Amino acid sequence: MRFSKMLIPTLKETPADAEAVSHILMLRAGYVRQLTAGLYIYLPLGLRVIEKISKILREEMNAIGAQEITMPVLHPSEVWQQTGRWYEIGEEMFRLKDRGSRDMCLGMTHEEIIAWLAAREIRSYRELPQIWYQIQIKLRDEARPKSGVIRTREFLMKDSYSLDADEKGLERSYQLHAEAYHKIFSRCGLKFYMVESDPGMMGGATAHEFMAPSPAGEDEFTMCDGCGYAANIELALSIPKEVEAKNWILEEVYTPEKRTVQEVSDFLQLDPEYFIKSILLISDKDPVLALVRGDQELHEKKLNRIIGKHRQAHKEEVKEILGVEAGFIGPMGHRLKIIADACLKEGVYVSGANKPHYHAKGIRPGKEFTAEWNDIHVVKEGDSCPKCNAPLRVERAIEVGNIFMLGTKYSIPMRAFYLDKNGQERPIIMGSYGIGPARIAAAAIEQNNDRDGIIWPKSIAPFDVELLPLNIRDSKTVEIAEKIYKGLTEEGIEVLMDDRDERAGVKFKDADLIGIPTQIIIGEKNLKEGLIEIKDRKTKEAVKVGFREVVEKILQSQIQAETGRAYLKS
RNA sequence: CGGGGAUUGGCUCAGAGGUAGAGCACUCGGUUCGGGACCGAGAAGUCACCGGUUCGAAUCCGGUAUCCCCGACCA
Repeated sequence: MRFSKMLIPTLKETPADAEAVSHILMLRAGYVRQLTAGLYIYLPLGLRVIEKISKILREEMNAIGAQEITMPVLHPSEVWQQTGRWYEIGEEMFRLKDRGSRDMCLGMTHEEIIAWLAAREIRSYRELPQIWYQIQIKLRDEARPKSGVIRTREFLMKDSYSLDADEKGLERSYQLHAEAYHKIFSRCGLKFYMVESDPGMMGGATAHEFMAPSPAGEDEFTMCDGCGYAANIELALSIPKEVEAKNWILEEVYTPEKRTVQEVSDFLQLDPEYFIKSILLISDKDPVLALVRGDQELHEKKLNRIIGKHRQAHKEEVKEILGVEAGFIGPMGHRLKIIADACLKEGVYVSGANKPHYHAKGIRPGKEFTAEWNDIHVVKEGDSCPKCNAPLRVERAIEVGNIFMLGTKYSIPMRAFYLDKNGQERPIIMGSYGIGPARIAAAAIEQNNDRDGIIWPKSIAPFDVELLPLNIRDSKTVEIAEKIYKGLTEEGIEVLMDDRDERAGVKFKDADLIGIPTQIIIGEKNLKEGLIEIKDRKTKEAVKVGFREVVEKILQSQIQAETGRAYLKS
């Protein structure tokens, strides 16, 4: 392709409302434009990247026997009502009415539609297993679209769904996907981890996410270098560092106006881990007192699984229920249900004395109070691995893919049944698996850039090579450029030729910004000696070669880049 | 949904009661040509919207909308 004929609107300055590196670079390098919050236009370069990624997705999905189909974006409400999600999902679902005032919605995901299809088309165990997938638009009215293309209201998704006769089959399909996903993300040049995740609203018991480490990510996960334990912070378990038990005797200490752990800790000159933080929560049924150690944060989601929906009590409620003002609550002497983090089982602590301006020192859990013990703290860097006790790391990441074992959550309400060998009717066992191509692109940029711009992994770059004839008024330059362009193109190499009548500096800057991995520079000086420069975008290293050897050199490096794949050029 | 910030030419921004500015980009002419050149000339904005205060509002006061950030939420 010729640069002069392509829409590549690069920007010299950083757009005011972009913050994430991938967002800034996608805008500056002319890959995308924002229509409004969470809605993006993909320009020619952007589309090429998405298509490169889609191609890899198709190859790897097809390789595990998945079949591509395509389903509507517009759905009738009935199928969603049948599984109950029409009522469970709130404002995140775009809802509308058709002209006959029939309730419709825009698809956020397609479990319902797959189950609907399966209910009609799958009759016998002989037709199982199946894996169906599509690469198609999803719509979600996100509360807060952010970070450019990372969280949008409309986005492309590769979603696949497995249909199996039994749990064993589901495990096999799940495993196939996990392996395909590893290949996909590796081929896309991402650094990533597969971590345990919360199945959340998808239902089902087992789920994993594929996390590409990046400061622009919205998720945090923890990772053990010792045994490989890796989990989303939403459910990660850990053993907090041990605290030496003091031999305090129970006493009340005067702590005027000191309410937070930090304040009391400073006042008494004791580290926060010697404190018990008491938090009053109001659940649907009863108030509950949650206890975590002073150096920990209460994990809302973990607690959610134990006591269900809840919220923090207001100040007045604390006083009313516990008889003390917030800041001086302690775990002793209450009638209500107490849930404490497991690490509090041992040790001697300080906590509120249930008396204004007093704290109690020398509290021994099990003696001064009893509680239900559970892991309800948020994992911190440096905590120990629950499996092997090695130190845990915590990293921020972009969730680029996820896999869920669903079971029969959708097949039963949708009546997706089959007949087994004995002629008995059984629900199909489902799994669902997603990948966001735009997030792959964003993560690739987040992980591969420098001050000059994007550095694409070869596999998903919009072009293989950018050809830079520096001075297109020089006929020799143009002649050679055209030859190389033709030669490479005939070999199946995708070339972007910067044939604009621009100064060399402008072309260099744009080439670095756009981030095509290899640059071929044709300048008058080198040309006089019959030489052309081949420059690597990442290392900035350049080699000079005779212009007749250029095509061959490029071909060689392309083949090297395909390592591990049976790439044959006929 | 809670909190914070922003909104002035295509882009990045300045201007703080007296009627609109710069740099870049764009158009034309000239000079230049291996890391976002230079000189000259031009075109381009009902200062987000609605209302109020004022002789007079981009500027002060209400309100609304949109965008961004933090948090809650997140198939």
